[in-house]
Amino acid sequence: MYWSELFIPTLRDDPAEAEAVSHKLLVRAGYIRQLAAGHYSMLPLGQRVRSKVARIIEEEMDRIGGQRFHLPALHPAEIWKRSGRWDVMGDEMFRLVDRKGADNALGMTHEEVFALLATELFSYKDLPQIWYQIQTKFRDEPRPKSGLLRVREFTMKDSYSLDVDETGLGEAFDRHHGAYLRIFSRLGLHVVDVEASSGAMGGSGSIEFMVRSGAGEDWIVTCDGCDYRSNLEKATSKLATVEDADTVPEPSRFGTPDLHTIKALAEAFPDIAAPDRQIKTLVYLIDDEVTLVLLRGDHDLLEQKLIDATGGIKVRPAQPEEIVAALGAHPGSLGAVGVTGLRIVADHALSGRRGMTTGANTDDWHLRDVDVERDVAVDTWASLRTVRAGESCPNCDGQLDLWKGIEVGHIFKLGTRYSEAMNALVQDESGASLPIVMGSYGIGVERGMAAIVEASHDERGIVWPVAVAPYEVVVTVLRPDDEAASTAARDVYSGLTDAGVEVILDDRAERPGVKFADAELVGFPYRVTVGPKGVANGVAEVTRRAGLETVEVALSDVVDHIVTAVERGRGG
RNA sequence: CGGGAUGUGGCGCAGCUUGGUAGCGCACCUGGUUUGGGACCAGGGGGUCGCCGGUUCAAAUCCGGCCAUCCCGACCA
Repeated sequence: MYWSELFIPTLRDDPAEAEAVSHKLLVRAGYIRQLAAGHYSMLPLGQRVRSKVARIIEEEMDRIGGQRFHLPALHPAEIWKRSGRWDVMGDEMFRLVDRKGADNALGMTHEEVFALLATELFSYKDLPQIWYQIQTKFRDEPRPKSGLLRVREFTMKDSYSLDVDETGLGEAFDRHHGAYLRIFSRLGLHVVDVEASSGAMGGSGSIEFMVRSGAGEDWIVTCDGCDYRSNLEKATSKLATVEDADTVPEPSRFGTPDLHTIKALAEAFPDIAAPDRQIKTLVYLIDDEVTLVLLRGDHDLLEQKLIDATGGIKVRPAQPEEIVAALGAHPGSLGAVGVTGLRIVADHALSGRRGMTTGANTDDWHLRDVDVERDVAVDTWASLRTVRAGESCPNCDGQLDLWKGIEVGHIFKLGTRYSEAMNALVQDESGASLPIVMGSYGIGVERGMAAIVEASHDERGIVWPVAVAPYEVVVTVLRPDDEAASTAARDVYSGLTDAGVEVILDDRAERPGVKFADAELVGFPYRVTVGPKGVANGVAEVTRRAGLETVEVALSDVVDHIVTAVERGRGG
């Protein structure tokens, strides 16, 4: 292709609205344009990268036996009602009413539709199956941001494994795990696979694939001593033990006027109310049920852990009035001692603790000498607290590190929730009907693109890996009006084209500086520079985008030189 | 949804305090000179000043409402 004929609208300035590097560069280099918050048009260069990413995903899915489908994006409400997710998904699902007055939704994921198709599987002999598609998803994100990193409309490769039992699911899960590692490696992404929360998907286990980046929105915990790694939402750590007295008397009240925070109480009563000696009592409404959430005074709740521990769908902190109605006191004087009739969820760090201090459920009064197991009717023990950097690894003596990552993929063991809802059953050897055991696996295509840019750029622009670059090579003619240079450049161009290299000829009537700057901004992996002086000497220059080192190559060898380099790069 | 900010040719911005003629840089068009790191000269085209309403002889500018976008917190590929 000739650059002079293409639509590559590069900009000299960063768009004012962009913050994330990938957002700035993809807009500036002419890959994308925003239509609305969270909706981006893919320009020709963007579309080329997008389809290359999708192609790599497709190849690796096919390699593990995946069969590609294409499902509707618009779904009748009925299937979502059957799975129960019509209500669960809340405002995140785009909903619309058609001319008949029927409710519809734009698909945010496709478990329901695939499970429905799986009702045409009848025998265990039909399993296993891996089904997938690469398709547009719609999610009414409360806050789209950072260009392609978080949007409301995006392309997802979503696959679904169908197995007769948990063992089969485990195998399909592992195969996807391997395929995902290969995909991200081919995309040039260094991913870390971490334990993760399953969130609204449900199921028994999930792994996320994270790319380390300051633009990421997830916190990842890794150990410096072993291979422990986890999303913060799932992470645990070993805590230093706190020495408590062997026995403590019955709890007793003491006045604490105007002491409404952990810190204030600790300062006023340092010997009995150090933060790690207090019980923090939070009040939550979990599916409209008032629930007390107990943590050690110096710990912070991680809400997703509470959701995972309770299976709640609608989870929110209680309003002050609701708290007073439930406990008879205001925040700052709350506690769980003697409370009956309310669900109590407590963090493991409180287990076995004695001599604790907590609110007395009377304003301005606290209780001391609390023995958690003796005095509090805990219904559920769970890991609820937020792990902090520097704490000890749960599996070894190492220290935990905390960093931000971009979630580029997520795989879930779903189980039978959707197959049961859709009545997707198969008969086993004995003739008994069993629900198909499902897994679900997702990769965000455009987010993957953005993650590559986040991870691979310099001050001049994008540095694409060969495997996903919109074109592999740009041939830059320094003087298109010089016949010798122009002819030599066209020869290189057609030689590369004939050799199957994706090449673009920068034949624009621009000065060299403009062409170099654009080539580097756009990020072609290789540049062949052809100018009158070089041509007179029978040479061109080859510049690798990563590192920008330049070598002089005889014109007669340029095609071979590039073909070798590009072929090495294509494998990822 | 809570908090903060912004909306002026395609992009980046000034003008608004103190109402009256909409301006600069880049990009674009024409001609010329230039040509190995975002050239120069001359001429030129393009703007409902986010939208609606109000105040006023007169509104980009003042007032009210709405909308949109971005950033920070609660959600996710």
